[in-house]
Amino acid sequence: MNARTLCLSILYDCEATGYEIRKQSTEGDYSYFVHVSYGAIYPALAKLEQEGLVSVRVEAQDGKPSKKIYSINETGKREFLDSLLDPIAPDIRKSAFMLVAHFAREIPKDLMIQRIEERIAEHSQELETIQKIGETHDGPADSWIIDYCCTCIQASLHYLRTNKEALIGLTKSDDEQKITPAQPTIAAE
Amino acid sequence: MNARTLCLSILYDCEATGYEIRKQSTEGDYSYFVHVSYGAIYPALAKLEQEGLVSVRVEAQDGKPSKKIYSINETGKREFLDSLLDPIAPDIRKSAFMLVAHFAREIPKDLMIQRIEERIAEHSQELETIQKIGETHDGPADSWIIDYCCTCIQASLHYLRTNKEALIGLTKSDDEQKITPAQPTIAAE
DNA sequence: TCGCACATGTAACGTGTTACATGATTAG
DNA sequence: CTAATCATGTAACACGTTACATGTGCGA
Repeated sequence: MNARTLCLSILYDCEATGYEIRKQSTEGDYSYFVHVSYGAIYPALAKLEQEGLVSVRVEAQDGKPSKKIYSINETGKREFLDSLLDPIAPDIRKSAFMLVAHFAREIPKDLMIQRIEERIAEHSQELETIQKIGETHDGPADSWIIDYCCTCIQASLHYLRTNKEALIGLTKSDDEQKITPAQPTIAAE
Repeated sequence: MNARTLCLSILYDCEATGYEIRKQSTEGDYSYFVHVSYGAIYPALAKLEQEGLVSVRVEAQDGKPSKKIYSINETGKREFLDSLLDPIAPDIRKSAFMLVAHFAREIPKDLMIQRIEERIAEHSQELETIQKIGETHDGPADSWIIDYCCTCIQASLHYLRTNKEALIGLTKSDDEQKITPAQPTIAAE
């Protein structure tokens, strides 16, 4: 999904500013399937306006800078809906963690532990965020998506917790700290 | 992970040509965490040679075009290993399916069914591919990764199979085909 | 004979990130 | 006083994809 589609999809449901769209994509409802920055959103919005798919209304605020509130029009809705019917690309994943895991034999044990705990912490954090979103607003489709995401993250989390020792066991042990059973507690959960 | 790192990581374990590296990244061992095309790999390889991290040997073949076989040297190994110790970015996911699911209310029922079955088929395919890789070659780290990936994909697959009806129930029913219990079989599994 | 697998490479193009510029208010 | 939040926008840069150019041998 590109910046253009992101804008259209958020505007489909309600008016928004560029600032708000970015927030949704990075911290809000959309954050589990897209991350887009200002540098992509503002130009996309400007182009959508040029093309006549959305309209703008400027709202002055005292103290804060004035907002440009974008609304989608019928043409915009139609184009967006049409694009929803297009064939979709398979999910894209990019994981630096997997590369580190692949080279476990070359990673110092302590660093491997750190990377795993970081990943566990990230996942836990993500779970919390998503569940919080699920509590606030609840279209049935969003509930479905949230549930789906949670299921996947939980499976990942469970695997990591159950099998982390195996991966740690594959690391380079420069010292002879090898079979120490004590488990360090780096990231709280 | 970028093209440069991909090249270095594959060359770390064995010599390879650009053609082979691309294949590994798209169909082979690395395909579950990166996808890179020729247009990125050939320039990356050329640059690595310029910088003196890898060396090339040209091998003529009759019939087929001649190969440029790249090997990593000590400098290359050191740089790669160093980069493995750098902090890693969290995983990136991009999912067009999630957007479609989010807008279930605007998607015709039949199309939604198709999209879900496509996704199930994709996942099943991916599982097979990964498991085949697991059978051929088996470093312990690769086994761990493969097992991890399978666990995650299976969780996703299980959720889809169990909850697809709920999502289909949220679609736009232009016809009054609403509670028809017959499930079409589009994608074989 | 058609097209695929092998094999390398480049150029145009798309798309996005980072960092900067600007500026007031508010919470710590 | 400092940092963050609100708010918009641009330019430089990074990075990658797609499509093309080129050419042979083999299997259907």
